[in-house]
Amino acid sequence: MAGYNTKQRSLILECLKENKDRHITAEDIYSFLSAKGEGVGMATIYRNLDKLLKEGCLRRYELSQGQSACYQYIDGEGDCREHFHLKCENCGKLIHLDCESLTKLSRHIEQEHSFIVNSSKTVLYGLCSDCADKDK
Amino acid sequence: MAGYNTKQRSLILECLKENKDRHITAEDIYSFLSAKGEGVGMATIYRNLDKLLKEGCLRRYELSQGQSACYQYIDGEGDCREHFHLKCENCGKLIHLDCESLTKLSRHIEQEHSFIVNSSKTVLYGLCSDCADKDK
DNA sequence: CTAGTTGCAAAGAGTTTGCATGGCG
DNA sequence: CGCCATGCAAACTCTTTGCAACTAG
Repeated sequence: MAGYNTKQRSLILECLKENKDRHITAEDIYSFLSAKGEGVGMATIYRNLDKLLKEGCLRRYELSQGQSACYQYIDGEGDCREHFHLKCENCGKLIHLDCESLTKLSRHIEQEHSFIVNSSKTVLYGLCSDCADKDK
Repeated sequence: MAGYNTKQRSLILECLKENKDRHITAEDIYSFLSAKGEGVGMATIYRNLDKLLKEGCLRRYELSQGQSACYQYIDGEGDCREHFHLKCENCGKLIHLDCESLTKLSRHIEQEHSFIVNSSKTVLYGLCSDCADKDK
């Protein structure tokens, strides 16, 4: 449970913090660090992401299968803790939805259906307004 | 666009129909047919599932990454069309949730956030009551 | 010093694809 | 007969693991 403070860990964490408003993949981190001239192995990135996940510093979004999982740094105050995400099936856009109706829904499901919704893993799929407009 | 009526396609479709109340994976279909003594190749199963998906006869649930996708036959009347699914992250149980609060939520998101939720692709993740009880 | 970390390459799981063979219509 | 479908194996993608070398504390 120790946990050393290695250069690689710092680099990865830094990269995550710089992108805390976005969702980035392990690959993104790899490219980002490579571009900086800091070669960090993929395995190391995955291992650190796992560790950070367990420490609760990150949230992980598993989007469609066959696609890389996305990670996002969790800011102290739990920025995105409570909200859900909408993902457009057409353009792939990811929308953060902070709305009390979702909080209400969670509470409802928990109370009436005895199921505790994990909002950080849940993604609502559908069509965003841009794509809906284009379609018609 | 033709589409021949092969033995394999029938077998796969039959298997899906027999399990229309469950969510089954490509692997499940493979085992199921093998058990029947009908050897159908994995590739064929995937190809047929893709085709059926495009034809709109199936719904596909992409659960966690690293895990097989689940498929479910869509009954004419759209049995599961309107409802959402809850998936327990612990035991993997899939719960069908037919509740008007979800329909309301969809409407809310569509009207207030201009996003059309696709309830057939969306899965709410969390902890089912059984697992929540065991944890504590 | 020594347990935790790294990096590489190899292993894995699930799914897709290339290609020759086989079967529907 | 022609085109679509099948099967096998190989390819692919993302992620995990084994192992020897390395490093933080």
